[in-house]
Amino acid sequence: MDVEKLKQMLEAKGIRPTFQRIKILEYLLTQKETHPTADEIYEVIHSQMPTLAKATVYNTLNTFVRHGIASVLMISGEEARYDPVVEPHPHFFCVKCKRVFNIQSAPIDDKCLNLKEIEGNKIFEVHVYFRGICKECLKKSS
Amino acid sequence: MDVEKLKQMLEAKGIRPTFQRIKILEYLLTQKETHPTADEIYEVIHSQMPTLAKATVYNTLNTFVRHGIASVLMISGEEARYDPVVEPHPHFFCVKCKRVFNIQSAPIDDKCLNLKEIEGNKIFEVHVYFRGICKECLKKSS
DNA sequence: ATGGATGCAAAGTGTTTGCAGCCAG
DNA sequence: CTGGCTGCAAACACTTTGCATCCAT
Repeated sequence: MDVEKLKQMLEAKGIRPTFQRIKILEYLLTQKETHPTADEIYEVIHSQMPTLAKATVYNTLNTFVRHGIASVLMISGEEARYDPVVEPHPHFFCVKCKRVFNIQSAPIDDKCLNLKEIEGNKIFEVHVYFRGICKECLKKSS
Repeated sequence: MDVEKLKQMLEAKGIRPTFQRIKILEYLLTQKETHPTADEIYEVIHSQMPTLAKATVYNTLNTFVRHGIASVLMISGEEARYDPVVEPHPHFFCVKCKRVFNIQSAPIDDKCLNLKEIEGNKIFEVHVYFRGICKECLKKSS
Protein backbone atom coordinates (compact mmCIF):
# COMPACT_ATOMS: atom_id res chain seq x y z
CA MET A 1 0.00 0.00 0.00
CA ASP A 2 1.02 3.58 -0.61
CA VAL A 3 3.25 4.81 2.21
CA GLU A 4 1.88 8.33 1.90
CA LYS A 5 -1.60 7.12 2.54
CA LEU A 6 -0.51 5.17 5.60
CA LYS A 7 1.26 8.23 6.94
CA GLN A 8 -1.87 10.27 6.48
CA MET A 9 -3.94 7.68 8.32
CA LEU A 10 -1.60 7.90 11.30
CA GLU A 11 -1.33 11.67 11.27
CA ALA A 12 -5.09 12.00 10.98
CA LYS A 13 -5.30 10.31 14.38
CA GLY A 14 -2.46 12.31 15.86
CA ILE A 15 0.06 9.47 15.76
CA ARG A 16 3.59 10.28 14.65
CA PRO A 17 4.19 8.23 11.50
CA THR A 18 7.42 6.42 12.31
CA PHE A 19 8.80 3.70 10.07
CA GLN A 20 7.87 0.91 12.50
CA ARG A 21 4.34 2.18 12.90
CA ILE A 22 3.83 2.45 9.17
CA LYS A 23 5.04 -1.12 8.70
CA ILE A 24 2.82 -2.46 11.43
CA LEU A 25 -0.21 -0.60 10.13
CA GLU A 26 0.52 -1.77 6.61
CA TYR A 27 0.71 -5.39 7.72
CA LEU A 28 -2.46 -5.10 9.77
CA LEU A 29 -4.35 -3.72 6.78
CA THR A 30 -3.37 -6.74 4.70
CA GLN A 31 -4.80 -8.95 7.44
CA LYS A 32 -8.40 -7.91 7.76
CA GLU A 33 -9.54 -11.48 8.01
CA THR A 34 -6.91 -13.32 10.02
CA HIS A 35 -6.77 -11.25 13.22
CA PRO A 36 -3.06 -11.73 13.87
CA THR A 37 -1.50 -11.88 17.32
CA ALA A 38 1.23 -9.48 18.44
CA ASP A 39 3.72 -12.29 18.03
CA GLU A 40 2.70 -13.04 14.45
CA ILE A 41 3.01 -9.38 13.58
CA TYR A 42 6.40 -9.24 15.25
CA GLU A 43 7.68 -12.34 13.45
CA VAL A 44 6.63 -11.15 10.01
CA ILE A 45 7.97 -7.63 10.30
CA HIS A 46 11.04 -8.59 12.28
CA SER A 47 12.11 -10.89 9.45
CA GLN A 48 12.38 -7.87 7.13
CA MET A 49 13.51 -5.47 9.82
CA PRO A 50 15.68 -7.29 12.35
CA THR A 51 16.07 -4.32 14.69
CA LEU A 52 12.38 -4.25 15.52
CA ALA A 53 11.72 -5.02 19.17
CA LYS A 54 8.72 -6.91 20.39
CA ALA A 55 7.99 -4.21 22.94
CA THR A 56 7.67 -1.74 20.11
CA VAL A 57 5.07 -3.96 18.51
CA TYR A 58 3.08 -4.07 21.73
CA ASN A 59 3.48 -0.34 22.28
CA THR A 60 2.43 0.43 18.74
CA LEU A 61 -0.60 -1.84 18.82
CA ASN A 62 -1.71 -0.30 22.09
CA THR A 63 -1.34 3.13 20.57
CA PHE A 64 -3.44 2.06 17.59
CA VAL A 65 -6.16 0.71 19.82
CA ARG A 66 -6.19 3.81 22.01
CA HIS A 67 -6.54 6.01 18.94
CA GLY A 68 -9.22 3.90 17.30
CA ILE A 69 -7.11 2.71 14.38
CA ALA A 70 -7.40 -0.93 15.39
CA SER A 71 -9.40 -3.02 17.79
CA VAL A 72 -8.23 -5.79 20.04
CA LEU A 73 -9.96 -9.16 20.40
CA MET A 74 -9.56 -11.13 23.58
CA ILE A 75 -10.89 -14.58 23.05
CA SER A 76 -11.12 -17.40 25.54
CA GLY A 77 -7.90 -16.56 27.33
CA GLU A 78 -5.82 -16.75 24.17
CA GLU A 79 -3.34 -14.07 23.23
CA ALA A 80 -4.69 -10.72 22.14
CA ARG A 81 -5.51 -10.44 18.45
CA TYR A 82 -5.59 -7.23 16.47
CA ASP A 83 -8.06 -6.17 13.84
CA PRO A 84 -7.88 -3.10 11.59
CA VAL A 85 -11.65 -3.20 11.44
CA VAL A 86 -12.97 -1.23 14.38
CA GLU A 87 -16.68 -1.68 13.72
CA PRO A 88 -18.11 -4.35 16.04
CA HIS A 89 -18.70 -7.68 14.32
CA PRO A 90 -19.08 -11.26 15.50
CA HIS A 91 -16.19 -13.75 15.39
CA PHE A 92 -15.72 -17.47 15.46
CA PHE A 93 -12.84 -19.03 17.38
CA CYS A 94 -11.85 -22.60 16.49
CA VAL A 95 -10.43 -24.47 19.46
CA LYS A 96 -8.60 -26.89 17.14
CA CYS A 97 -6.77 -24.68 14.65
CA LYS A 98 -6.98 -21.54 16.82
CA ARG A 99 -8.08 -19.44 13.87
CA VAL A 100 -10.34 -16.48 14.52
CA PHE A 101 -12.53 -15.44 11.64
CA ASN A 102 -15.48 -13.20 10.95
CA ILE A 103 -19.03 -14.47 10.92
CA GLN A 104 -21.26 -12.62 8.47
CA SER A 105 -24.56 -14.28 9.13
CA ALA A 106 -24.86 -14.26 12.90
CA PRO A 107 -28.48 -13.76 13.93
CA ILE A 108 -27.65 -10.58 15.81
CA ASP A 109 -28.84 -7.30 14.50
CA ASP A 110 -26.73 -4.19 14.17
CA LYS A 111 -28.98 -2.58 16.72
CA CYS A 112 -27.49 -4.84 19.34
CA LEU A 113 -23.89 -4.54 18.15
CA ASN A 114 -24.16 -0.76 18.22
CA LEU A 115 -25.96 -0.37 21.53
CA LYS A 116 -24.63 2.58 23.49
CA GLU A 117 -26.48 2.00 26.73
CA ILE A 118 -28.15 -0.86 28.56
CA GLU A 119 -29.93 -0.96 31.91
CA GLY A 120 -28.38 2.43 32.69
CA ASN A 121 -24.84 1.31 31.92
CA LYS A 122 -22.80 3.08 29.26
CA ILE A 123 -21.45 0.76 26.57
CA PHE A 124 -18.14 1.28 24.77
CA GLU A 125 -17.99 -2.02 22.93
CA VAL A 126 -20.16 -5.04 22.28
CA HIS A 127 -18.28 -8.31 21.96
CA VAL A 128 -19.85 -11.38 20.41
CA TYR A 129 -18.02 -14.54 19.56
CA PHE A 130 -18.69 -18.18 19.00
CA ARG A 131 -16.32 -20.84 20.33
CA GLY A 132 -16.25 -24.22 18.66
CA ILE A 133 -14.78 -26.21 15.81
CA CYS A 134 -14.61 -24.75 12.34
CA LYS A 135 -15.86 -26.32 9.13
CA GLU A 136 -12.37 -27.28 7.97
CA CYS A 137 -11.37 -28.97 11.22
CA LEU A 138 -14.67 -30.84 11.30
CA LYS A 139 -13.91 -32.20 7.85
CA LYS A 140 -10.40 -33.27 8.82
CA SER A 141 -11.42 -35.11 11.95
CA SER A 142 -14.27 -37.01 10.34
CA MET B 1 -25.49 -25.20 51.95
CA ASP B 2 -25.91 -28.86 52.75
CA VAL B 3 -22.62 -30.69 52.34
CA GLU B 4 -24.41 -33.85 51.27
CA LYS B 5 -26.03 -32.06 48.39
CA LEU B 6 -22.70 -30.59 47.26
CA LYS B 7 -21.13 -34.05 47.39
CA GLN B 8 -23.91 -35.41 45.26
CA MET B 9 -23.47 -32.63 42.73
CA LEU B 10 -19.81 -33.52 42.38
CA GLU B 11 -20.36 -37.27 42.29
CA ALA B 12 -23.11 -36.87 39.71
CA LYS B 13 -20.46 -35.43 37.40
CA GLY B 14 -17.89 -38.07 38.27
CA ILE B 15 -15.75 -35.75 40.43
CA ARG B 16 -14.37 -37.12 43.68
CA PRO B 17 -15.88 -34.96 46.40
CA THR B 18 -12.84 -33.87 48.38
CA PHE B 19 -13.05 -31.29 51.14
CA GLN B 20 -11.37 -28.58 49.03
CA ARG B 21 -13.65 -29.16 46.09
CA ILE B 22 -16.74 -29.03 48.24
CA LYS B 23 -15.63 -25.74 49.74
CA ILE B 24 -14.87 -24.22 46.36
CA LEU B 25 -18.16 -25.37 44.89
CA GLU B 26 -20.02 -24.07 47.93
CA TYR B 27 -18.42 -20.66 47.61
CA LEU B 28 -19.08 -20.52 43.88
CA LEU B 29 -22.75 -21.27 44.43
CA THR B 30 -23.06 -18.34 46.83
CA GLN B 31 -21.62 -16.11 44.11
CA LYS B 32 -23.96 -16.51 41.17
CA GLU B 33 -23.87 -12.80 40.48
CA THR B 34 -20.33 -11.67 41.19
CA HIS B 35 -18.30 -13.98 38.92
CA PRO B 36 -15.28 -14.26 41.22
CA THR B 37 -11.72 -14.66 39.99
CA ALA B 38 -9.55 -17.60 41.00
CA ASP B 39 -7.66 -15.29 43.30
CA GLU B 40 -10.80 -14.08 45.08
CA ILE B 41 -11.90 -17.67 45.60
CA TYR B 42 -8.46 -18.56 46.89
CA GLU B 43 -8.36 -15.62 49.32
CA VAL B 44 -11.76 -16.32 50.81
CA ILE B 45 -11.33 -20.05 51.28
CA HIS B 46 -7.67 -19.84 52.23
CA SER B 47 -8.61 -17.57 55.13
CA GLN B 48 -10.67 -20.38 56.66
CA MET B 49 -8.40 -23.16 55.44
CA PRO B 50 -4.79 -21.99 55.45
CA THR B 51 -3.36 -25.14 53.91
CA LEU B 52 -5.21 -24.59 50.64
CA ALA B 53 -2.84 -23.99 47.73
CA LYS B 54 -3.61 -21.68 44.87
CA ALA B 55 -2.75 -24.40 42.38
CA THR B 56 -5.48 -26.52 43.91
CA VAL B 57 -7.97 -23.75 43.30
CA TYR B 58 -6.93 -23.53 39.65
CA ASN B 59 -6.94 -27.30 39.27
CA THR B 60 -10.35 -27.57 40.85
CA LEU B 61 -11.88 -24.79 38.80
CA ASN B 62 -10.51 -26.33 35.62
CA THR B 63 -12.00 -29.65 36.65
CA PHE B 64 -15.36 -27.97 37.26
CA VAL B 65 -15.29 -26.30 33.86
CA ARG B 66 -14.29 -29.49 32.08
CA HIS B 67 -17.15 -31.35 33.73
CA GLY B 68 -19.74 -28.66 33.08
CA ILE B 69 -20.25 -27.67 36.72
CA ALA B 70 -19.04 -24.12 36.12
CA SER B 71 -18.23 -21.89 33.20
CA VAL B 72 -15.31 -19.57 32.75
CA LEU B 73 -15.56 -15.99 31.52
CA MET B 74 -12.61 -14.39 29.82
CA ILE B 75 -13.28 -10.73 29.50
CA SER B 76 -11.10 -8.12 27.84
CA GLY B 77 -7.83 -9.68 28.89
CA GLU B 78 -8.71 -9.64 32.56
CA GLU B 79 -8.24 -12.63 34.80
CA ALA B 80 -10.55 -15.57 34.29
CA ARG B 81 -13.81 -15.41 36.18
CA TYR B 82 -15.90 -18.37 37.21
CA ASP B 83 -19.63 -18.73 37.12
CA PRO B 84 -21.70 -21.60 38.55
CA VAL B 85 -24.31 -20.79 35.92
CA VAL B 86 -23.40 -22.73 32.79
CA GLU B 87 -26.25 -21.53 30.58
CA PRO B 88 -25.05 -18.84 28.19
CA HIS B 89 -26.05 -15.33 29.21
CA PRO B 90 -24.77 -11.84 28.41
CA HIS B 91 -22.51 -9.95 30.80
CA PHE B 92 -21.46 -6.40 31.39
CA PHE B 93 -17.86 -5.53 32.32
CA CYS B 94 -17.20 -2.17 33.93
CA VAL B 95 -13.77 -0.83 33.09
CA LYS B 96 -13.80 1.38 36.18
CA CYS B 97 -14.81 -0.91 39.04
CA LYS B 98 -13.94 -4.12 37.18
CA ARG B 99 -17.19 -5.75 38.19
CA VAL B 100 -18.76 -8.29 35.86
CA PHE B 101 -22.50 -8.67 36.15
CA ASN B 102 -25.35 -10.26 34.29
CA ILE B 103 -27.50 -8.36 31.81
CA GLN B 104 -31.07 -9.58 31.72
CA SER B 105 -32.49 -7.39 29.02
CA ALA B 106 -29.94 -7.65 26.21
CA PRO B 107 -31.68 -7.55 22.83
CA ILE B 108 -30.37 -10.96 21.88
CA ASP B 109 -32.74 -13.83 21.69
CA ASP B 110 -32.12 -17.24 23.20
CA LYS B 111 -32.05 -18.64 19.69
CA CYS B 112 -28.74 -16.91 19.16
CA LEU B 113 -27.29 -17.74 22.57
CA ASN B 114 -28.13 -21.38 22.02
CA LEU B 115 -26.99 -21.72 18.42
CA LYS B 116 -25.22 -25.00 17.83
CA GLU B 117 -23.98 -24.38 14.33
CA ILE B 118 -23.23 -21.44 12.09
CA GLU B 119 -21.96 -21.28 8.50
CA GLY B 120 -20.99 -24.93 8.83
CA ASN B 121 -19.01 -24.43 12.03
CA LYS B 122 -19.91 -26.32 15.18
CA ILE B 123 -20.54 -24.07 18.18
CA PHE B 124 -19.77 -25.03 21.77
CA GLU B 125 -20.38 -21.68 23.38
CA VAL B 126 -21.73 -18.27 22.50
CA HIS B 127 -20.10 -15.39 24.34
CA VAL B 128 -21.70 -11.98 24.51
CA TYR B 129 -20.53 -9.15 26.67
CA PHE B 130 -20.70 -5.42 26.88
CA ARG B 131 -17.71 -3.36 27.91
CA GLY B 132 -18.23 0.07 29.38
CA ILE B 133 -18.97 1.97 32.57
CA CYS B 134 -21.67 0.77 34.93
CA LYS B 135 -24.54 2.79 36.32
CA GLU B 136 -22.90 3.17 39.73
CA CYS B 137 -19.58 4.40 38.39
CA LEU B 138 -21.35 6.85 36.09
CA LYS B 139 -23.12 8.30 39.13
CA LYS B 140 -19.87 8.63 41.10
CA SER B 141 -17.95 10.40 38.35
CA SER B 142 -20.68 12.90 37.54
C1' DA C 1 18.04 20.62 22.62
C1' DT C 2 13.68 18.58 23.65
C1' DG C 3 10.25 15.28 23.71
C1' DG C 4 8.68 11.39 22.00
C1' DA C 5 9.84 6.65 19.97
C1' DT C 6 12.72 2.67 19.97
C1' DG C 7 15.41 -1.43 21.58
C1' DC C 8 16.61 -4.23 25.13
C1' DA C 9 16.21 -6.62 29.26
C1' DA C 10 13.97 -7.22 33.34
C1' DA C 11 9.87 -7.41 35.94
C1' DG C 12 5.05 -8.54 36.39
C1' DT C 13 0.71 -11.20 36.23
C1' DG C 14 -2.10 -14.97 35.76
C1' DT C 15 -1.92 -19.77 35.01
C1' DT C 16 0.06 -24.46 34.51
C1' DT C 17 3.21 -28.20 35.56
C1' DG C 18 6.23 -31.56 38.03
C1' DC C 19 6.80 -33.98 41.83
C1' DA C 20 6.73 -35.74 46.56
C1' DG C 21 3.66 -36.81 50.16
C1' DC C 22 -0.94 -37.93 51.55
C1' DC C 23 -5.49 -39.81 51.76
C1' DA C 24 -9.52 -42.53 50.57
C1' DG C 25 -11.27 -46.48 48.56
C1' DC D 1 -1.84 -50.82 48.16
C1' DT D 2 -2.97 -47.87 44.54
C1' DG D 3 -4.55 -43.98 42.10
C1' DG D 4 -5.95 -39.73 42.43
C1' DC D 5 -5.64 -35.19 44.97
C1' DT D 6 -3.04 -31.74 47.38
C1' DG D 7 0.63 -28.39 48.43
C1' DC D 8 4.57 -26.24 47.05
C1' DA D 9 7.72 -24.23 44.04
C1' DA D 10 9.28 -23.65 39.75
C1' DA D 11 8.17 -22.97 35.03
C1' DC D 12 5.48 -20.67 31.55
C1' DA D 13 3.37 -17.41 28.24
C1' DC D 14 2.03 -13.02 27.33
C1' DT D 15 2.43 -8.28 28.25
C1' DT D 16 4.24 -4.11 30.46
C1' DT D 17 7.88 -1.21 32.36
C1' DG D 18 12.32 1.26 33.08
C1' DC D 19 15.89 3.21 31.11
C1' DA D 20 19.44 4.58 27.90
C1' DT D 21 19.79 5.82 23.18
C1' DC D 22 18.21 7.77 19.10
C1' DC D 23 15.64 10.66 15.97
C1' DA D 24 12.88 14.32 14.15
C1' DT D 25 11.36 18.69 15.01
